[in-house]
Amino acid sequence: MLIHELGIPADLMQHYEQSGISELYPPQAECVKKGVFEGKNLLIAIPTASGKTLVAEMVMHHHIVREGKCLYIVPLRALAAEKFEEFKGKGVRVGISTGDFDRRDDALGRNDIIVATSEKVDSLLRNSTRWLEEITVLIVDEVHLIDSVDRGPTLEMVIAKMRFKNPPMQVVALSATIGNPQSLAGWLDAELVTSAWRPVDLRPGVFFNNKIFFHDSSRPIKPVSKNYDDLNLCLDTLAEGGQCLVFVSSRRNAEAFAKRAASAINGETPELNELAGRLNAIAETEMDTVLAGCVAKGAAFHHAGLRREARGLVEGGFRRGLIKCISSTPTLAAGLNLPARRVIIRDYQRFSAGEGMQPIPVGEYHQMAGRAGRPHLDPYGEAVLIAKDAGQVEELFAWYIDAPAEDVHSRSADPAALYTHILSLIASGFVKTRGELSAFMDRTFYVHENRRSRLIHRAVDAALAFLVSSDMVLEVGEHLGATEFGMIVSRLYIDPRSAEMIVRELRLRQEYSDLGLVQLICCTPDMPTLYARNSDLVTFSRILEKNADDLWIAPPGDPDEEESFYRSLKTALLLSDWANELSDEKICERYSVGPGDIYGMVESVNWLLHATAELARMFKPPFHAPIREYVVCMKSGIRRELLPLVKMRGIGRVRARRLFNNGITTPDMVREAGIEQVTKILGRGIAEQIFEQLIGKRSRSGTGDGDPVVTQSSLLQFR
DNA sequence: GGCACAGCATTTTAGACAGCATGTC
DNA sequence: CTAAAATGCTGTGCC
Repeated sequence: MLIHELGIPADLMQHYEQSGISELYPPQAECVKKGVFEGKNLLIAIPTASGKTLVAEMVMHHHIVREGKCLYIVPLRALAAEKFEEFKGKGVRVGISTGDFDRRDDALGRNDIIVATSEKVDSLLRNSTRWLEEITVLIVDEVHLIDSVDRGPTLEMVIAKMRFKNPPMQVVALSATIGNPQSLAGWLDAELVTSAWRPVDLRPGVFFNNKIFFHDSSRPIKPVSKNYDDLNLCLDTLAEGGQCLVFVSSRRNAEAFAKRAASAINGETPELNELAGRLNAIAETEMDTVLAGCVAKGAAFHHAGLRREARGLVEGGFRRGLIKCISSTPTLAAGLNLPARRVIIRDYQRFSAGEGMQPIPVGEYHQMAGRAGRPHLDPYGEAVLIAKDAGQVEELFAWYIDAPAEDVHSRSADPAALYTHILSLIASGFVKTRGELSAFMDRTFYVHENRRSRLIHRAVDAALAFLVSSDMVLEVGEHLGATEFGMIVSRLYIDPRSAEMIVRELRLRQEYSDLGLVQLICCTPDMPTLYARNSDLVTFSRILEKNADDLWIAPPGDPDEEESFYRSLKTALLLSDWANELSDEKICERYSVGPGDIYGMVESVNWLLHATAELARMFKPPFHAPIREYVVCMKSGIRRELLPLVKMRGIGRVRARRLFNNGITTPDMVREAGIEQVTKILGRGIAEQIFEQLIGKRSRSGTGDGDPVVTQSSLLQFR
């Protein structure tokens, strides 16, 4: 089908044609036939990279022309950024809204398309964001994630809430191939489009004994290295002029493979050296240096221990074709669009707590395999599993390549997921009685799937009982309402169980303590925690004794709870070290983490610290001010004495410390010291930047500048 | 005494969403 | 309370 026949406005048509799109792929044509342009709901369950996004984009344009507004929900921030870049610059206004990244927040609703993560949309719903009612089409990317234990229920509730709020809204759900698409389509009242079609030929195979076995052929691989099949597979692709993506089960494996590949490739070029130089420039730990070393030779590893910039440089280097091979943990499987000629799924088993090594799900295999073959660039893509013995070849074919796609099920009956969603339904006014709550729950995918809904209603009752007993919800007869506490908790977007723990502990405490506070937050179900090793135990017992007075949570009597106690303690200690200005390098060494992990922990704890400060305002006013201060300390990784200095733009933990150690402890003292002296401490460029700022501030405060900026949060609506 | 190494015991193990108000080295 | 792979530890044999 030619896109001319779709009735798309001429200027958009031009954009499509400029990008070489004049004809629809078969599954895309099918979407048109099923009525996407007639406002029909649609579930498109087709393989990765077979043109789902284009359908979504065209539908959105169709709505925009008719003065509609589009909300595009993605599961990852990185994906939100990617889609934002993809959609913008085509004559439509595009906005992005995620937790870490908010462009034009105040004007977000003025955009034609808003790209957001599911949690962010949930948060916007909780804050009664007005423009959500103007949404005429909801696109849900990767809907199959509704099956995820931790985040699936949120997605499910967001879809249910949006449709409840906005019945005429069109819903277009994009999914990987799944086993039971009819079921999901039924819930969404959607037409179903399924297909196995792919724009680039994908050849799935299994490697054994120096040969890749495909369905009806095989391909010999030259055994360059005696010991390493994975390396041979990789080098074979490179010899052909392709790039290679290797999925492994652990960070250590990823690093080990990159080292091996780097010394085998050894393909230094000026461009690679330049890239390695940039990596070295931001290197803080040994891991960073190792990465730069690998990149110089044309290989790289990729996992969540890397900082954002490092990840970006690696991804960019691969896209530009400089880096020939990346070995990665699942970070790259779900995230960015980073295709390669050959994908090697080396480890098909991964550790799972409580279950040992578990084979990865079929869906995840397809996600990784789907990275194979760059459209318009590679003649084909290969996805290769590695067998350990002859018998495994067939097994792997059966388990993965020929396996039927998995079914997708609702996780909403999980009691742990319901606390927050029940509170949110009540606090943001979706339901006002028990009957309405029950009726709303009947609209979930869970009840659609499971006609006997006793389980979920029992979990709802349990959650409700908790919310009532912890004073977040009031139940008067049939009527349900949120207390002020409940409203705050819902809007802060924290788990009611976390809020309850925090408030209970704050009330109990006589004296404030930074360490105690962080420890408390780390014990909360919202906070991710580090893995506690046996070898840490010695350190722990020492620290427990030394800091007994500052800690707020005592070790548990129950040995079953010991592990989570130590995990929380270890996490709290890392964060405390960070706020005590211990260097990144030392922290990484002491806790065996990467710089990226520090960033992640700090980000999480900051969110919860902020929430704690708000709760303290209500329940423990004397703690409010010190907690607010500590938020800033934690954000910058500084002790309190540097607080005045980091208020200046361009001054973080390192520069502030340098100024302080030179006797300059406030912005005023910076001014007094003069640009000459500051240049000696921080260098010319930074010194100039600071003084410009200091002078600018003085004159501006004189003119009485300071229009109040209208932000989303000032438009909050209370019931 | 010191070293190499086999064989056994122990240790370790992926990822990433949310608030708020603006800028790290 | 799972299991594979890496790492650590002990003891033996040898110079």
